[in-house]
Amino acid sequence: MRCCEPIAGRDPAAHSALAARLRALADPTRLAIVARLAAARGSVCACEIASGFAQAQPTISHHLRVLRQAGLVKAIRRGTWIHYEVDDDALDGVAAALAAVRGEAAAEAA
Amino acid sequence: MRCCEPIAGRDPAAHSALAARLRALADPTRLAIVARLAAARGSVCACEIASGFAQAQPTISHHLRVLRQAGLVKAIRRGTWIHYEVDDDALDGVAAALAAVRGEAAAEAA
DNA sequence: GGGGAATATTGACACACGTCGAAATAAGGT
DNA sequence: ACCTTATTTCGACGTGTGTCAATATTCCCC
Repeated sequence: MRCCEPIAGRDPAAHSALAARLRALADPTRLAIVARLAAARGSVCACEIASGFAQAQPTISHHLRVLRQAGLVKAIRRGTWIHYEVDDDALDGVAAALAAVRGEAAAEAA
Repeated sequence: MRCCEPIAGRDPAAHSALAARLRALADPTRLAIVARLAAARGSVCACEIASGFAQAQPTISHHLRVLRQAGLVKAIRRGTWIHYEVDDDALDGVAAALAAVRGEAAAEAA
């Protein structure tokens, strides 16, 4: 007696790539950083980001690097200060990929 | 000399809640499980999920529990078998919350 | 080019996470 | 009642992650 029909495999590489970007966002501090950068509508210097959180400056710097390596934020050197801003396309890409996972059935049905 | 204007704090609780759900999704295996469940357009028994992955069956059970505790999937007991299905509303909620983080600036500007 | 400020890197620590094998629980069939 | 099957829970191990203090790097200004 079978419980249900087998399901064909999907795209494992896409899942790993999306998981990597989700992992970068799956931290309250990093999420707050992204929200602040998005709310700023432009670049924000690292000093301002660091001073807005309880964590130590190296910790914020670490989070910024994680976000940068995930391609979610961009760093712009402006003299002594380094300004950060969100990569809108990357953030939209995450949301779109998430919607794609949820809607893979519809894509297959077509 | 100031590098930029200070930014008012946002909602830290919302960030923690969203981060928790993102953490549940930020794993290739769990993402693939969600994709399979979404593609199935209905409930899939745990045996079918487990047999579709390289990981051991208890490992898949663990991932299913993480997804269940995050409210992303629902379990339905059907005799000997336990069927799982995605909680579409929860998944949409994650995407919406992500869009909200990205669009917090717009909400503030209004 | 030397001093000072902003930011990044390093090293270390505790803790969480993914993974597995083994054992326990739950449900059905004979 | 027993045995079989499906699923979860438990215990353990290695690895990854968030955090900090200390140090290094980079840049401006004098």
